[in-house]
Amino acid sequence: MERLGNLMRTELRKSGSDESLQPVHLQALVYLSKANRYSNTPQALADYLGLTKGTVSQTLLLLDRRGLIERFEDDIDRRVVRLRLSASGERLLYESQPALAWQNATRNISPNRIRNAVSALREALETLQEDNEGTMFGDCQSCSWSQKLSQRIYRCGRMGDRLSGPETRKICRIYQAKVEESV
Amino acid sequence: MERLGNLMRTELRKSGSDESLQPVHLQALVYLSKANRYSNTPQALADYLGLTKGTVSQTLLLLDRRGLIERFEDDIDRRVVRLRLSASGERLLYESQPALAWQNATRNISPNRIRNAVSALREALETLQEDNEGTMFGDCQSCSWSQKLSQRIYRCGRMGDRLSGPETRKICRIYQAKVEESV
DNA sequence: CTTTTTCGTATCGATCCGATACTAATGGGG
DNA sequence: CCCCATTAGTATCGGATCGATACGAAAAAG
Repeated sequence: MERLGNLMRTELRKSGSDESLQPVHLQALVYLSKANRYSNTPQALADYLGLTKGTVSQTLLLLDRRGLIERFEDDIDRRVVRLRLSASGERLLYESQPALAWQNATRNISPNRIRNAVSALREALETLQEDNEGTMFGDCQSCSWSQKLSQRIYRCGRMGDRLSGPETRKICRIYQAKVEESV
Repeated sequence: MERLGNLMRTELRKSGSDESLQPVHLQALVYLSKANRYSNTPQALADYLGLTKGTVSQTLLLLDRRGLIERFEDDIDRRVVRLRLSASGERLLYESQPALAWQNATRNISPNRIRNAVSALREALETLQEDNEGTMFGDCQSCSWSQKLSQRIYRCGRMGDRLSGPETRKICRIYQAKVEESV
């Protein structure tokens, strides 16, 4: 596992160096490309990366100067800043394709084994997040707040919003694992 | 997977901050604690971490000043420097126990599922290392150079040395995956 | 005995990162 | 309504990582 972590970071460093970006910048872009409406803020990104908000603020400043992200105020709470990838940010991510290396790496493994491994890792991730008593991250699929309204429409019981199908597959910071009782 | 990588790094950062060490320092210590006789050099560590040798050289300088590692010349090739953990380095590693978090995270998963997941990940890791055309790392167990001489004694066909049982489970930089033909 | 290659170190500049202090907005008491 | 606490984000400073480059020394090649 440690070796995998190193390789992932090496990979990030390499693909980032083409654009003279640091690993953390690419990580931020990847996160923003997958964060849902509750999770596209500087604070959420800081929790996700395990960095302080001050540090992340500078990272975002740089990404903004580069034109890779856009920032705009929230309508309701005017303290929070909403983030999203700009067109060029999406293009950059698409061209560097961090996920591609993984697809290649697993090309010789049967889909069934991959599914099993992924589910085991997901469990480990859940336990690890609990132990770290930090913010939990996950998607609606295994979140106890998620409610299915119809074939395609879901609802977050915590926030009260209706969510489209694609949005239920994004990363959320108010994720709460099923199974366990919700506090 | 990306989330796991982040959490690992966050974990490293946290346990390192107690001793005011950076994540990369702990990674270096962990590596050195598991590197075999062919792999305990600055260059090997640089390949492992995906950093340049100059960068690693400074990291080692710091660890040396802290008394966490020991450096000494190689007897045969007097250019290379051999590295090993000092007593206090081992103690530090033992106390921070980076592996402990993983053991806890997998406590609720059946050993069988873990075995399957590990083997799938190992395959992915192998393919990933091949794609990256960098140095391969692995242990004798699945290395094509390894020869079993007796119940407990192994031999590296590449270097011609006899290796003890424990040493065959360490990380080696001249690893060559089985299955595929050796070039 | 040259020339080249390889292992490691030294120095410099860019930049990440945490700590601290700060502003602004929200929310909760009384 | 006012004061205080909390939260989101920014600004600034110093320490330290990291890559690039240059360098020295030993080994290998020719």
